[in-house]
Amino acid sequence: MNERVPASGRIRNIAELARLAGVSAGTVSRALANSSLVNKQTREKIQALAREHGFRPNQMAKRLRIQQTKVIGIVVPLGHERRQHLSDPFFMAILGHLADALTENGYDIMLSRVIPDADDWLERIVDSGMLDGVLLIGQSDQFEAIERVAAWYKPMVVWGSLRPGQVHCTVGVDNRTGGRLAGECLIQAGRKRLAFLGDTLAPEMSERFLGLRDAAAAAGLPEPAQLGAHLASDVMADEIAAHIGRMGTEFDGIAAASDLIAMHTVRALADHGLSVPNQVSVTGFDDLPLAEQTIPRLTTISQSIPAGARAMVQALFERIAGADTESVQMDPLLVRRDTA
Amino acid sequence: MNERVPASGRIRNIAELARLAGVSAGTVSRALANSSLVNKQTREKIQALAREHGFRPNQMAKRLRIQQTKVIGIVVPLGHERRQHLSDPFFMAILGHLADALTENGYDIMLSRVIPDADDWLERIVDSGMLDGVLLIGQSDQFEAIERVAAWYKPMVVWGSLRPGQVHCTVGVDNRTGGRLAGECLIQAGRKRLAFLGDTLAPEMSERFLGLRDAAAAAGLPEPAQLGAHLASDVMADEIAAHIGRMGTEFDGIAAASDLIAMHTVRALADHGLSVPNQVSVTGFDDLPLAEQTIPRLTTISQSIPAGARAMVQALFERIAGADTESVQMDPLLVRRDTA
DNA sequence: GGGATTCCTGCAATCGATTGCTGAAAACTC
DNA sequence: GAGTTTTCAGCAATCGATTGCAGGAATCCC
Repeated sequence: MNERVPASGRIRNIAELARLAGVSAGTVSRALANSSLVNKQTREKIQALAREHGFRPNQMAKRLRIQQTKVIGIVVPLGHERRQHLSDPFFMAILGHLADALTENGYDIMLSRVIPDADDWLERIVDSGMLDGVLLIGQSDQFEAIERVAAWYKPMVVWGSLRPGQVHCTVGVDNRTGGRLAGECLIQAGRKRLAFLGDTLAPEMSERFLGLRDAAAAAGLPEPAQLGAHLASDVMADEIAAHIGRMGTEFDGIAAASDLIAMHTVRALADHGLSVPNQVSVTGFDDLPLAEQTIPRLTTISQSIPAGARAMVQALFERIAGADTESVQMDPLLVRRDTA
Repeated sequence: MNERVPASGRIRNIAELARLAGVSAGTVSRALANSSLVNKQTREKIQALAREHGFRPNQMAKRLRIQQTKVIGIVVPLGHERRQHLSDPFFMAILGHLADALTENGYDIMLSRVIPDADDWLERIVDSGMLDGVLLIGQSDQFEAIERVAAWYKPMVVWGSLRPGQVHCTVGVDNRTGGRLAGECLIQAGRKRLAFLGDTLAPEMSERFLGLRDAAAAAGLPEPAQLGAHLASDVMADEIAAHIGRMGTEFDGIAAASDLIAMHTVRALADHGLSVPNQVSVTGFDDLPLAEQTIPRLTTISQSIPAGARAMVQALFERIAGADTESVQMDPLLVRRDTA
């Protein structure tokens, strides 16, 4: 716009820009915030100068002063599952929706994958002063730690199961009902020898198993077996293959703890010459996008991940604003496809 | 430990703890950093006091002072693909490995999903003062913007294609060779009417198509068709189904731009009564974990995501330390499974 | 023209830590 | 016991912004 080049290097802070503009730092700060407290002409001059030099105020300093970070932490506790990592498809699916909702509201996202070795892992995150709020994906086996922190730290919402009397705010599906739906579906398909495939250390998972047991009991069937399978995908495939190899045709109805486990199960069964759903029925849990894309397509319990993510973010915002929110328990839905 | 309860509420900062301990703020800071500059007894007393009150120093203030954030930004530019979101499985797969490598080195991760509406989107991220470095996943159609920033901002590494003479440091696979491998595989399977399925706006993708063309030309086949398909999973399925419906048996060899597209393609073909690989051969690209779990399992081009993630993180650390790093181009590998 | 408003701008405190410098007290040397 | 060295705590500056308050200049009103 004008030809005198100030020749200086990059502008590092508001004070340098102020010197260049011949005003005080305070005025620059206000000008960049487009405050009507500063004269329109000076304001525009300063803004132009900032643009010209590619200057942007330091967010760290701003946030320290403002006492608001506009950052939400998304945390996956991996207490019972040290080898799982962020590539878990359920986590990824919900993360996508959370990210959409948060970025639309001007928040940034800080990601932590935590292996709770120290017992104050959650305190450490929450107390770091870097976060306006925390979203926890899954309770893992850290129920106590979560309760402890929730007692004094409000802006936190957890994806997981609702237990009577708990302090922390959860959003999730009624896992027990979900497990029951899966069981009923298997039973309707004429299956009588049921098994649950997946670890039950996390409350969500154990409730799914309980639901399956409810269904079996209601139908007068023997108690379903519970077969452990880690969620870490690198060992999971082998574990499942081993289970299937060992059990042969001992079970004819398998309720998997997740879609991923179900996918591996179907594949392992196929490798053993067992056809799904002709000889064995399988149900998943989650209804991930990929459940519809496998061949055969998975029959599964839908968690409505987009709705869940929206509910989490909304509850979190209300809590940041100081409100107290109730937990949300959504209804699971049986999606009948090809595997049961 | 002792029964006099100081009764005060939460300790908010180092100064309050200092008053409580009867020392100065500087001493507290040093004590909590376990500096040998403070007497062992005072040090331990202060640490005990901090533990007792659950005090943890504010990271924002620390980072402002230290001028180091220990935060790496992971950014997905979605220039050509407004509806894609973070749940893209390739992104998720690499994110998992990046997160592992970064957290092991004491870095936190800030996630941004950016739709480049303003043309200074990358400047804004890089200049925010919140990040020690940036990892970009995919070049999208933002090659120019990336080059512009790379000219002055060193600590940035990009997943994508290497173009001759480019400034920014990329890590990626040789996409053209990858495309050629896919083509050769289809041709070896006796396919003669080839098509590429996927958008070619991003350089990675267009090079894959060029590789396929190379293979066709070398075999004396006509130029393969290029069929657009968005990467956003919600519209992708429909688009692919429409393509398959329209083209019928016009093509017998399909090189998909990604595993996800390949999965949808196989399913759409099955819906139209076309058997893979008997009537049509299909190849994927990426070799995601799920490529091995589908039925039939995907024949695909492996990108070695874990190795790629490690290379990105290593290059980034070197750049943060001030070194200049070369781009890394890994060799793609054909993984023959069941679809071609 | 005098008094009351309005409009801007600058000063300086503040957010919460870290760290170089200074110097008092303790420990050591001879 | 005087002089030297070591140990350790405090002071105050600093990182880079934001913002309440004060007050000078300009405008308005009668």
